[in-house]
Amino acid sequence: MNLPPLIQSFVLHFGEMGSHWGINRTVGQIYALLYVSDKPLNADDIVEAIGCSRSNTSMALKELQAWRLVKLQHLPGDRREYFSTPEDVWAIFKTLAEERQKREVEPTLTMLRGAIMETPSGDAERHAQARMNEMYQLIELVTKWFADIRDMDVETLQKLMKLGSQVQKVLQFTQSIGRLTGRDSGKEA
Amino acid sequence: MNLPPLIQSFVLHFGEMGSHWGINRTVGQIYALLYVSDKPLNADDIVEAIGCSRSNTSMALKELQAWRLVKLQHLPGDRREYFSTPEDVWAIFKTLAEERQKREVEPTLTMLRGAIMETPSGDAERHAQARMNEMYQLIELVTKWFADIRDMDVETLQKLMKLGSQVQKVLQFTQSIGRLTGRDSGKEA
DNA sequence: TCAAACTTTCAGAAATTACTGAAAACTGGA
DNA sequence: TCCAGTTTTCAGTAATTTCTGAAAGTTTGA
Repeated sequence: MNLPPLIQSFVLHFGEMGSHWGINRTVGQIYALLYVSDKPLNADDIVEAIGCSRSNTSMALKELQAWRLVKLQHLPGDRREYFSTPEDVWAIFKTLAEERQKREVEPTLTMLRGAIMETPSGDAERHAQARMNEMYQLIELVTKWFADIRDMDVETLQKLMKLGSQVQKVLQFTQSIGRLTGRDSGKEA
Repeated sequence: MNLPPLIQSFVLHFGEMGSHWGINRTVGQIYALLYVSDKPLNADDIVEAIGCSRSNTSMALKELQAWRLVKLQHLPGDRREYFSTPEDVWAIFKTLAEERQKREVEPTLTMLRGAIMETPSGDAERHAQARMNEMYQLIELVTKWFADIRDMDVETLQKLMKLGSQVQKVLQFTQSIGRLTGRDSGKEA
């Protein structure tokens, strides 16, 4: 690896983090490198910077593309492929959330639905189904909500987050207004 | 493995999911088993149900305890240790969020702070620092917000989530009220 | 203090995952 | 069409992680 220490520690950290996240080290490192780079990089730039093999780089880039985390572009008069990350950190965050939703949450919900549908034979299975249903409800609520806020514009989202738990007060306030004017402030009860 | 199909598919699914999450298969399986079980289980019950070795079970339970995801208890007149998961799925969710925060987010923030403090030598490093700073700001905002909502009571949290993106309207509404009465509705601009 | 009932540790085996180099497969001009 | 430049595939190897059995450790009650 041949990088300024500042960038190297960032790249190495993301490599390590990858392991804790089921992402292989090289993929993490390459993503980190592209994230901080001030220009798009080609595969050989990456090999040079990270110190891994050309084929490993190719695999890792394919993985990152499958996650929609890197953009592929061509530079005029250069046949090589150049890679970069989106500028907007919020967009990156949203992409990550969407992909994890698709790859991990959806299959889990499908499995849970299947299990909840089965006819239980005995108390143990009845209890298990009830537990699975609790989990199902929680995941569905949280992911619907995530999808909702994911589609907000960044401005509103930041405003909401900065408001933090004070949003409670706003809600209570609005609900009393709702009661006064006879309108319901939420989708459901 | 010796379990009703209903429960077995749940247990196996969590084993697989574990891999995508940097958690080993046995740990995932044992957690799933305890989650759906209608009574606390001891290590031998788990060995019997999952079909792994006694020592592996011991390791996995230690890991789950470190994550505060299982409770250890003793049954009267029985020297063995019995394990169970908390009843409340929201509590589980919160624990998970807290532990990931502590293990993954905190170290990342520390690394970023360190890198941002360094004196850059050249444009590339200056750019890298700017990018790291963007990431730092995002992570800090999101995690502060998470900490905030984590501490809400479940009732309020569910209300908020069901409201979804409609919270925007509430915010806009409240902000115009704020303007009219000359008060600011948020912590910051 | 001993023994029985459990739990934990740990070194090595097994399984899985990551990585490499060489070869194959593209791709866009000449 | 061919060729030079480039990317991808893949079989084998290396590294890492997981799992096991045996042994050591712990705890409780007699």
